[in-house]
Amino acid sequence: MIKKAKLLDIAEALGISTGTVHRALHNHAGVSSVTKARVQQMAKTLGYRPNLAARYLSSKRTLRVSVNTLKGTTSFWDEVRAGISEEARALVMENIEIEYRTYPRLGEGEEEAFEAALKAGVDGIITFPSRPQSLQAWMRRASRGGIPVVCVATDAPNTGRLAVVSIDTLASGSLAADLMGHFLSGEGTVAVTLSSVAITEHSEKYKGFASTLSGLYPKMKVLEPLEDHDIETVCYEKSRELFKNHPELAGIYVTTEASIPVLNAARDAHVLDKVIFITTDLFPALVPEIRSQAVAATIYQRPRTQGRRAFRVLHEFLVEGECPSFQVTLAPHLVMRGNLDFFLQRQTLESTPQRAVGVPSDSPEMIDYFG
Amino acid sequence: MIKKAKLLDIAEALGISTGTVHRALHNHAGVSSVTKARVQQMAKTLGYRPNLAARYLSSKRTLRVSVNTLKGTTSFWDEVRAGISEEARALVMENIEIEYRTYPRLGEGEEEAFEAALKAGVDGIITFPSRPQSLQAWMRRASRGGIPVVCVATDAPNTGRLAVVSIDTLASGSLAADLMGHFLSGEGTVAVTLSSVAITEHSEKYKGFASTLSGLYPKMKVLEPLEDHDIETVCYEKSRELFKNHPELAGIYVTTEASIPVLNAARDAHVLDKVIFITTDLFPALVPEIRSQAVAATIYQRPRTQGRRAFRVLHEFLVEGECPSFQVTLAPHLVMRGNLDFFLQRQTLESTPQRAVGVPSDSPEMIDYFG
DNA sequence: TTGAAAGCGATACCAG
DNA sequence: CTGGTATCGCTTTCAA
Repeated sequence: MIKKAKLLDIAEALGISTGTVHRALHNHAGVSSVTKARVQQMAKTLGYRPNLAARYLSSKRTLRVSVNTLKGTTSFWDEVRAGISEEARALVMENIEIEYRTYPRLGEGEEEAFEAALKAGVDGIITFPSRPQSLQAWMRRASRGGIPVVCVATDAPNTGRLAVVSIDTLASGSLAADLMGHFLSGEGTVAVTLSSVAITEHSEKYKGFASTLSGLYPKMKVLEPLEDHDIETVCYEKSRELFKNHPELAGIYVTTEASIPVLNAARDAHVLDKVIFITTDLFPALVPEIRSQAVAATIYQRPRTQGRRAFRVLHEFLVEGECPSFQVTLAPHLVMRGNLDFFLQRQTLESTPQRAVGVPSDSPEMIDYFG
Repeated sequence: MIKKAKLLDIAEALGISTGTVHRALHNHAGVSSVTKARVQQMAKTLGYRPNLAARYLSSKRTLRVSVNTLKGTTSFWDEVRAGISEEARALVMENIEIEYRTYPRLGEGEEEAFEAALKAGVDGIITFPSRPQSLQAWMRRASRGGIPVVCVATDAPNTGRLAVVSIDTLASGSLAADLMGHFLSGEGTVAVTLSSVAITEHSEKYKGFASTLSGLYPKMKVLEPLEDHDIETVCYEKSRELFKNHPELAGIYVTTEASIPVLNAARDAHVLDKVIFITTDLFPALVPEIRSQAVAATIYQRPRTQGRRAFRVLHEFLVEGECPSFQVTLAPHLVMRGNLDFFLQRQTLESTPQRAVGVPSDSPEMIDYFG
């Protein structure tokens, strides 16, 4: 291994001082464009990589990141935030401040939150772009200003965002389809519910589901997706209608968190035990439905891990100036009655993280179920 | 936030020098037991936490860790090692050297490898204890000597090991059982194969499977586990016997990587399409079996993630003197025909990790499927 | 626009 | 046994 170049090396090579080199490399004001160019060139040829420890040690600056997410309607966003602060806490370098900005519902107040973060002069933003379109202008502005933005759960295309952390939606849909096919022995009509086909995340799940089903189980039939537009009553009513119009329905895949209204509709229509349910996410109200076999399986989207990874990517960029990956796509977990308890147990334990000092005894205690 | 105490603070509080404080805190020779006690007491009351950046900057020591695993019989251990070096590379602090020691088969040469690592004076060990019993003496010796040991994939109880990283075996078995129950509509006789009931990992999978099956699907019946003792021919022969003696067999859960011999036996016995297969792990030979529906589902044990987490735990302990968790238990991933391609695609991509500098364009490229 | 120098907190060595 | 001090590589301020 070649000894790595430091600021002094490039300063001496150029016959200048380390102060100038530093300013040149950081595009600070007060450096002639010629020396700046010479420095940057020399840094490249010497393969200069900053020593993060030294930087941290001498720097008094503290990084500020804004986390813009949905107010905890369900536990999903609470888990995402928990993952973020968990990862931040675990960080060796503790010069990081996290500001949480939340908005009450999809598309409501997220522009304001983003603007506020920008105005506050944060160094980076983690956001859930519930309405990518409306956020686009703000995100472009951030990226033009050199503020990295990481999207969680959903992507916001053409926004110059640094990275996106999400579940593989196509795979989620495909897994749901394959399971459904198996559960129904390859026959029957199935439905899919989603918020809106306009949302990439949802339409991809539908696409994955439909294409896998038609590919692997040609005898099965998928209905047109049911759009609930994130409104519970709409979801319930449309579901009732679905069950009335399609008495032959054998299965349904709910791609969003909105599975309870569908389940209630099925119950009220007395078709609950005739229809195989595959749902999404895991939250308290869903637990009894899984226990009672009303829901055969749910696709868990690992919100805590999404939060952890989002923070890691952003932090790595802020500290090293490198982006480990533009897209972190996680495989979803499958939760059924059989392994449900293991996930719940984990969720409980997770609220009281345990750390130990020194070489511990033989008593395992922490289960990283959601990892 | 209270300003954190540093060496100088505790030195001044005691009217001594930082050098003495340093030696006292590190149990270095040449400190009177009284001052050592005073220092340690004061450190505690001041809540002293060492500044890792400063330590790294001033220390010329490089950490050496030995990774003792099975030579790549299948891709499993290659993936584990890949995860380890991946995580090591990503580390900000780069004063780490990894030495890989491998052994050809289970229980063969692992004591020697462990002894060699100890003799070489490494600072920590990550190991797969294929024969926990035989390794026990060595591991205790390591822990007595203050050398932290992290187990991957399998635990080695009562060895003073620092931590264990593994898949939740009970949950794996339970998930397999619930799937099996669904696939078979709650009826039929099923079998389980494993290496040996003496191996905790395997017997737990069996236990999870059996208890979940009897709990959720009382009409189903589980046969006594079939032990193959890690010998392919034994596995094949016993499987043939099984199929002959139990023509009513409807499903089989293979808890180990040894699914190919079982599949071949089923094929040769002409029962392949009458038996639902749920297997473990994912490797090239299994791919066509999943594609052809011979295998309904496989439980993927995320070797890469296991490697990553094992390294993280060990590193954190070496650097911070803290163990983040004694037990990292991961939820397995379920792979079926529907989502198989997504996992394979990931495996390909993973061999050529991509990093980018600066704010990248809108072209997602990396899929962290195995995360 | 540039240079010089004072830290940051821990380690390691040399004197006493 | 203990104190003093140079050192690690970078940031930041003060002079020039």
